[in-house]
Amino acid sequence: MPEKTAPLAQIGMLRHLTHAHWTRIEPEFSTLRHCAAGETVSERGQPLSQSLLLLDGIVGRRIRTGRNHSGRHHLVALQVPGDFVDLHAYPLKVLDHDIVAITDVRMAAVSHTRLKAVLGSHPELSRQLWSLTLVDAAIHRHWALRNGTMRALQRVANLFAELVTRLDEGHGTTGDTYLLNLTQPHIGDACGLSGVHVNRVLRSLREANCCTYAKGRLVVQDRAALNRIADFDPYYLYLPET
Amino acid sequence: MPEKTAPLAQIGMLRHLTHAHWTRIEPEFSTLRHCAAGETVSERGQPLSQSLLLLDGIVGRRIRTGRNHSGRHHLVALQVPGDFVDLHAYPLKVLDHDIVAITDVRMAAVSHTRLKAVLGSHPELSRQLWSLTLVDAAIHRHWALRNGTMRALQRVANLFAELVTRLDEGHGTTGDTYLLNLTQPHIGDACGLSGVHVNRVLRSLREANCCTYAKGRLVVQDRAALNRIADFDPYYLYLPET
DNA sequence: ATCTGTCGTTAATAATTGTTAAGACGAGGA
DNA sequence: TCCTCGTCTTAACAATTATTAACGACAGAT
Repeated sequence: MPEKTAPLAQIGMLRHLTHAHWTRIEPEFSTLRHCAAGETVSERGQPLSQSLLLLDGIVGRRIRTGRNHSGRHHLVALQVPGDFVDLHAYPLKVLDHDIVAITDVRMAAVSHTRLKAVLGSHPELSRQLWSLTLVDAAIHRHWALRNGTMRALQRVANLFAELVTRLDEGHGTTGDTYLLNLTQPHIGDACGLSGVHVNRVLRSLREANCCTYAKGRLVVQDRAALNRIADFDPYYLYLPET
Repeated sequence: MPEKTAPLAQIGMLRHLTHAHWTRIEPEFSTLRHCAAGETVSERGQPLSQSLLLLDGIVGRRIRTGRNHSGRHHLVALQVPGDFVDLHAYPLKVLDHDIVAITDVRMAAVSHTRLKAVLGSHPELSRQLWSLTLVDAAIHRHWALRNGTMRALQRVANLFAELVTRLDEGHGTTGDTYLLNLTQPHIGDACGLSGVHVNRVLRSLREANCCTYAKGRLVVQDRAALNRIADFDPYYLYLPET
């Protein structure tokens, strides 16, 4: 028998769900899962029987390229608290990418069996969960856009702008310090840059008094400047109107 | 009363639907829509009350960047016959990007009202449609990967490899000539390259006897070479097992 | 305590790609 | 017919970014 978790808060993108629907699905999350930074949460091709909701920390979607996937890593998405990390495994049964913990993370799990039982009689809840994955898709499109159209400085600034916006949305506050725990090579993997060039870009952002990234921690000194350098428009995030 | 269309074939990604579910939803497509190459099918922010299924031709998802969106265009996705172009508008109500016809296209429409009625009593069909949008999301992730990790030659080759695979999947055959109707700047918009550099890349592919792109038409001379140059692994397309 | 590996930093160099400009070509209109 | 427009093509040049290398700092392992 799985242990019962404490009630979960309706944070971040979960606010796309109406409160009534949230209270309907929240009790179905019956187990907690912890992963330490660097651990693999799930692997490409592995059949999944449950989906995970991220409560705390950051996870990344990673794809390995090259012959027999032995080459470089690349980060194609980052998830923040309130995101489902695995929800697409419910309809698709299997994922085409790895999921790795960037920071230490805490997640809540719901089995696909129970999900199916609930969704079968709640089409509107189905539609709301579907929406969550569609917002992820919109974010993926933006990552393609970022890597396709922006120069290095703007790319990194834009990634930071997106992440702080999404992290703020999770907490419901606006902060100025964020623990991302990404190494400079990680940022390069996400933005399509070499680690060396990420280092140059971070120095530029620091010298522009825009933001400082050190030891996995992002400190935003001038958010307006960050958004300007990033040409950041959060429309694609489909943030719930407050 | 909308005109009734002729029965639609279950092509391309629609084969993710079981035949039983397809026959359930197929009659709901009650109107046809045609667009000429270059026309805008729907615009960012415009509320949509129906979704479109692509029957013939190619459409692109386009995002404008820069202050007040007056800058460059970028293509973040291309859809081929058998794809829904608009299905995410059903849960999301509104799109964050424009949809433009690349070639002349023919589409079938289903109203969200009827979709809601059908899906409300068919949770398994809901899940299958959800899957279709999740495959699109996987393709988006691959586009981010392509623009982030690959050099120009590989990027264009990879885009071509993806498109011919998806177009073949639509027709159920393997061909060697494909009408894409993309200009060289279009390809640049999709791959994050300048039009001039696309021209250089196309010459390389031609001189390698790999494939020839001219007048909007792609002729694949050596598919193995194309897939090799592209480092192409179609796993992410979640092709239905045949 | 020492070794080992990863990360961060910087510089020098090389490769890739963007920009600008100009001419060729073809389609379609006056 | 001639003109115009958009696309394709190429060249020359400039800007961006990757690569390699070297070194210091640090953490974990033995």
